[in-house]
Amino acid sequence: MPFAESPALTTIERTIPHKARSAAKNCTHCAIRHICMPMGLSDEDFSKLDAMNFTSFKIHRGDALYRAGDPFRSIYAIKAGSFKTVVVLSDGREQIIGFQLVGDPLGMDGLSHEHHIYDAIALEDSLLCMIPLHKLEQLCRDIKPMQRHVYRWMCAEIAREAAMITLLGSMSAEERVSSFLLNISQRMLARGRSPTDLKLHMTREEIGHYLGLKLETVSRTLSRFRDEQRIGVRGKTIRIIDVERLQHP
Amino acid sequence: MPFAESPALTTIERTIPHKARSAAKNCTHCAIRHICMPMGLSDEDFSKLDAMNFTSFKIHRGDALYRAGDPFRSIYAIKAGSFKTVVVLSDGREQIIGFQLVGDPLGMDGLSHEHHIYDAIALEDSLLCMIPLHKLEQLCRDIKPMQRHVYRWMCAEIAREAAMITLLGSMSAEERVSSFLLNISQRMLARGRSPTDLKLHMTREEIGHYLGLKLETVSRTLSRFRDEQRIGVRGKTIRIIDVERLQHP
DNA sequence: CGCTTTTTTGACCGTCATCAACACCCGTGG
DNA sequence: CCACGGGTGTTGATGACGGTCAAAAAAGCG
Repeated sequence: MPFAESPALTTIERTIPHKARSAAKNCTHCAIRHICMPMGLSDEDFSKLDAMNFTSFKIHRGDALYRAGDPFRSIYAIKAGSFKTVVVLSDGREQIIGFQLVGDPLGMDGLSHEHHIYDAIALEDSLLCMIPLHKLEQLCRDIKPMQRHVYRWMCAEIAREAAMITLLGSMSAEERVSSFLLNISQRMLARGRSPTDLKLHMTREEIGHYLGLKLETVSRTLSRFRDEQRIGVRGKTIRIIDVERLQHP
Repeated sequence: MPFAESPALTTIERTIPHKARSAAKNCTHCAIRHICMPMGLSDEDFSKLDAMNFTSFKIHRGDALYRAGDPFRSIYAIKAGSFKTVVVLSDGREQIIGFQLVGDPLGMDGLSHEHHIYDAIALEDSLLCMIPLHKLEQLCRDIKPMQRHVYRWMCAEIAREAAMITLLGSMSAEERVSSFLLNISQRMLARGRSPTDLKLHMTREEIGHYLGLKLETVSRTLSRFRDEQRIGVRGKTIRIIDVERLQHP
């Protein structure tokens, strides 16, 4: 009963029916261990990880894993699927802060604040591994590289957001869209998937909310890239044809 | 000799003449201790801090404290003055990621990477307190709240950058400039300075590079605010007259 | 004081937003 | 199975906001 000691429930705790939760296969054999855990762990370290017996669970397309203001209690690793993290302004405008893919950590906004600062919404039916705060802290004490790994996660997030600020502050619509495609492509490559045949699980509007553009501008830019033979477009499926001319206008 | 053990020098190590360095007054009596250190430290904790004997030094307007790519070796607290952190793109465009004021920490980009990811440039003659990595790690071990305080710094940076993404991705020029002024105002208030009479040490061009606008747009927007009696403008000195109508267009 | 840098202001232009119409895709239910 | 409907995507026409180019005024700085 992982939630027995805590009174308030996060969004996901209210949402996920108990039977959807299940003990994870151990970390040793997890497909995403090389992404979510530090490099070069010893067998002993892995047995400590396995002993943690992390819970995993499904979540449906469109559902919120947590929302801004929810109490922070856990971080998550995406075992399958993808997410968006979003800030919704008081007047309804929404800004997407990031898209998270398989293997990415989720929920670190709110580490050391008591509350999350974004909404995290599933872009497709997804599978999550839950790492409650107290287990994470235990790991940081027991496994030396783990502490540093958490720093790395946070630092990487700072660097990623800085890159996003640079994109939003100084790039044209065309540069934004090509950066976006190349970024997804690279991340797919890092996951052993095709870097040229992309299935985008977000709508044009969501891409726009991410890139600081309107959906029509996103659509038009993609069409222009298609006309120029830089990419192929069929709905949410995009094929990258000419990486060179995507990188250098 | 704080740098004796390390071969490569950072920008500041090459730049600052040795005589400009001096042992700091102890932390117990430091004017910015309530900003840069955790709340509620015991007398014992403070004596540990004092024993660290941090070095402090001056830096001149326009000089780089460090540049992107420099090896990370230390974080800094601003004892007097102000800084900008900047990303310079390959084609020369520059994006300012943040402005740091008195009491703000500096240099955490690069914590856990080996290298800094921004340039940090002094906006005016400034005074810094240097906290080398090994002393910081020592403090995190010895003083319990310190570890959590470092997390807080990093988390705060993630949240600040997310707010910046929201500003750049979804706000008009007018909203960006008023957000900027109100932000500086609040931070001055938190430092016990006047929240209405602001001395901006950055140029209009730098404000533009921060807000994703051209300098002419910044200037025009300030002039419009002046014409509408929301602020007073005399060069880099700005007086906030009508906070209400800056917050709500 | 004189020179450079910064700031302001004007006129004009381009990119992207807005509004609108239509095509498309996909799941749903008849 | 196909028809239907709503969400999604494409494309066009038009315009506003902010960028660009230019020149003069103001403020720093040696």
